[in-house]
Amino acid sequence: MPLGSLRPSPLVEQATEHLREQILGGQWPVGTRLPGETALATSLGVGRSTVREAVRALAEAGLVKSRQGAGVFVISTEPQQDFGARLRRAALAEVYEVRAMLEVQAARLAAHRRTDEDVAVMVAALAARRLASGGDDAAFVDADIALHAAIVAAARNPVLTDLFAEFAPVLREALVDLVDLLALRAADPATGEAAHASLVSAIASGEAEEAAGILDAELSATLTRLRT
Amino acid sequence: MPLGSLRPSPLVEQATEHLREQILGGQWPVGTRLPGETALATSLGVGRSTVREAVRALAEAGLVKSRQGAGVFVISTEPQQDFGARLRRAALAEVYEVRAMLEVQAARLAAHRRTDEDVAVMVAALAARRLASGGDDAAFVDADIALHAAIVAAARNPVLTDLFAEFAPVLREALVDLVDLLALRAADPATGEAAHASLVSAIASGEAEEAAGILDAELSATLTRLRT
DNA sequence: TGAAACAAGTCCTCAGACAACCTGAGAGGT
DNA sequence: ACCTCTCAGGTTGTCTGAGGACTTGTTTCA
Repeated sequence: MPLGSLRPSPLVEQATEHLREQILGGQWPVGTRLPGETALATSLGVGRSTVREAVRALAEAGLVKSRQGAGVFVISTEPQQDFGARLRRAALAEVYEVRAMLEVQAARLAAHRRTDEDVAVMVAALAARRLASGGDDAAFVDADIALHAAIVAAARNPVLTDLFAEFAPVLREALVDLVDLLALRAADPATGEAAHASLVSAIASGEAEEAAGILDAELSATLTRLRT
Repeated sequence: MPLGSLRPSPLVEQATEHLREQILGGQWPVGTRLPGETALATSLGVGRSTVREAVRALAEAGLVKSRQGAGVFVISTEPQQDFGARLRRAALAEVYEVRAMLEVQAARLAAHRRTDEDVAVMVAALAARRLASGGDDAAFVDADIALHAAIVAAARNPVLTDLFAEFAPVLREALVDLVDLLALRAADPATGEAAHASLVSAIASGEAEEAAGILDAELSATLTRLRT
């Protein structure tokens, strides 16, 4: 698993998260008036417009409400936005990292729990992926994600399956744009297929660590490419 | 199309709703690049910072995503369904299993990425947990979850932190009822504390595998109790 | 043909200015 | 003593101009 700090993010997002933590953490109870924009700006070391955008994001999230002339007030200390929405605006590398940790463990479980039907679905998805490798990017990405979804489903945990379903659309959209850049196909089409094939067969034959290892290597490689 | 010359509501909100209607109405399909800030500003008859705040609100809502240098893109044209609600309906053992796989990996990452501040927070949470072990069940569960949340936060991946936050309330509610049944305290109060303490110290000193192992053992034990 | 350099367009951030508005304190009248 | 009015200070709302950082497509050159 490649490491390294994960975030040279825009200042507005840093400011937003900083303020969000203060509110969610309970440092500023409901009804509290936040420090003024200028005060926050100097305190955070950013400009006033940056603070304004951060406050605007928190207002949209339903955490604060600003009243002209009066100030900005905390109106809720609990997150209420959908997780999927937050996923969509997160950095791809962060999403991918979590996806990888989920899926590697899922493969390990799948090796123990997969039914014959699961195996059949995976094999079919594998064939579809091979077929789609000649098609356009979108079709290939769809087929790839379908295979991975089948693997996750074989872990036989509905929560896990649901969770992966939250990730899928975000991954799909991002990967369609990146499939060439990441050399998921062009570089060495055979390895990708070979890796996926041996992954499926490892799961089918119950070799948990083998499956986890293959998938970890595959996903980690893409993740490092994603970070460059 | 200049916005109202009168000002019934702040201009930013008017602009936000105007753009939101365009997106939800389907005029701008997923993938569309919005006009530039200056173009939108003149088209809406407002200033650039007003447009920026409106876009920031839509980004927080998960409808658009801005990429520096490239533009602002539509990433969703529909409001999302709630993953948290599905979590609440799922079986506890399934939720707990996914939680375990996430957190074990999180501990591994945390050992590499934790800052000094993270360590301080974890140590404080550890002390709070020890203190709460004498209190009532709810307080103890809260303290325990707070410690685990601190560990996840130390992995420095916002997606992961958000995801754990989705799990936290579900876990809390269930564990409060089960804390005695599961013998999380009564059976052997010392081991739980010792395990958590050594977990934190392993993360603090960067021993990733050690940390992952401790946490895996701890969570797996509870999970097996949960299944009986 | 392929890679490197360039240029235009875009978002990101800051600083300053002014307007619109709210709040609390004080003056003045009842 | 109480109420009302006025006003000063502080706050958010908005606009503008400037420069930096990044992406993308084109052009140039080997």
